[in-house]
Amino acid sequence: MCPQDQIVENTMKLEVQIKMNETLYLRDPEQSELGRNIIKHSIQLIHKTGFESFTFKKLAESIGTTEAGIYRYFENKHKLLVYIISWYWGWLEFQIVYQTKNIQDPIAKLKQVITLLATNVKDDLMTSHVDESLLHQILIAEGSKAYLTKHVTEDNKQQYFKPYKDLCNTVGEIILECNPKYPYPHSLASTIIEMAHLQNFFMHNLPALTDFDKNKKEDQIIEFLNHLVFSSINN
Amino acid sequence: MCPQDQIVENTMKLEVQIKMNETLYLRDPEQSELGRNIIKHSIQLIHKTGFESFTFKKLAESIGTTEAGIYRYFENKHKLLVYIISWYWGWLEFQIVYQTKNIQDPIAKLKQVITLLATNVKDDLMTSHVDESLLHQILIAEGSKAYLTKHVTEDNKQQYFKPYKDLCNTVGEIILECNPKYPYPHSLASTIIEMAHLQNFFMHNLPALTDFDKNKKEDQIIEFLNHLVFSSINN
DNA sequence: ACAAAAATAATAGTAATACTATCATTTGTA
DNA sequence: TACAAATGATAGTATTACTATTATTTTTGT
Repeated sequence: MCPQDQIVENTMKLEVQIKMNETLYLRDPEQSELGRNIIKHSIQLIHKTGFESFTFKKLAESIGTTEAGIYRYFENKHKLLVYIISWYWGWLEFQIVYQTKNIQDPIAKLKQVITLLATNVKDDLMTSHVDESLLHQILIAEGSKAYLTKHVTEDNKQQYFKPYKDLCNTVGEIILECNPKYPYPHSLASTIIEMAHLQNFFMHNLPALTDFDKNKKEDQIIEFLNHLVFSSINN
Repeated sequence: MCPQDQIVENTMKLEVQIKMNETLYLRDPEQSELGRNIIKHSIQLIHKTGFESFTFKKLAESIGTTEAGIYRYFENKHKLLVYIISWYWGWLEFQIVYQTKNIQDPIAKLKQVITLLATNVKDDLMTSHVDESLLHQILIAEGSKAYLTKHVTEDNKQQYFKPYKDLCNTVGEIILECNPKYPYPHSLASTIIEMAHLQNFFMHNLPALTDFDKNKKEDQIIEFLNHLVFSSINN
């Protein structure tokens, strides 16, 4: 065992592992250097060029491997997108559970969730090959492309969207803690999650669709979502 | 002048004309039979196959013309998508203005707007080459792909999203009529518009993200949006 | 320490996509 | 009727989205 392996093994122990759906990949990208490079560089490349112009050939070039090499890990670029997006939802669910577990008041808890959903995160050093800040921006611009397809039903049967649904459930349960009689916990949860991203996209790219000033960052989005959510929960 | 031309001319006089951004096309599709066929068949084909697998070659085949023929009207399939989506927003704005102009009470007006946004419309016979019902379903599944691109800023400078922004403004103004002090009229308007579509998509394809039963159609979505909107406006 | 197995690299090839170009023919219009 | 404009037919290119083959390197089990 060479010194480098030692380092890798030591860091591994500290790293957060997000359990991924095994049908999303052909070979587990977490288990090899090349696999982790595929994840790392695909996040950078999708962020830089957008999902439409992202190709396995460009990805292979940026890693220094070949197109065929990528295909051994992922069947196609859509599954790779779903993979990194699922990873994000899993990671975010962990963040939410972790960062709200000591909050007793469900209202304070829900406020914290909204803040976590709408805030552009810092890169989490616990996950060395994933830049969560870039990933958050990918979610804003490309997130809905994971499910807005003609094969959403088959993908759903394969459980590709389980991390998203789990998150939606978690948020829905906190909503019910605030008001057990609120009739639309899941729809309100998916509304918060989607709008945290979409209002951010609009603020930066189509500001006429919002009332926010992009210089003030995400604070106004959080205020808007808080107003929206607590008005309807308490009604 | 042959009898067919006569019919076309007569119907034209009754038809609603939506003014379109001229930089979206190379040749105005409203002005020729081939152009109108491009619009008609692209709506059918995008609805049937989804935007990702939609190609100009397939479109040409379904019309009975050639790929090069389509390219004389539209530079690429993205501009064609933006065209039909803009057309829809323009048409919907017309519907909203028309169907609320006799309503005095702003609350009743806003309720009517929400219903129009969330209800799957019937094919409007005033626009012979456009099936609004299919178009509504395209908006649900593909609408956000019009702006979720790396070139959204340039597209916005070309005013491609003006019909959407105009609609958002119209809805925002009705919101302010209900409560002139409501601080987020545009964000709430874009939230209603987007969620009217997204909750519909979720209800049919990812029901765990909603609290709705697809057998009950759009009624529950309308109730949810009404509850959401009027809770926050009256708070 | 070594053989077997697994992973990767290098290369080639195919069908489809997203265009562009050319030229002949048809159709609308002054 | 002549001219321009629109359409049809055909061809061609670069890129994309894969699949296949074989050689080489790395990992691993004993």
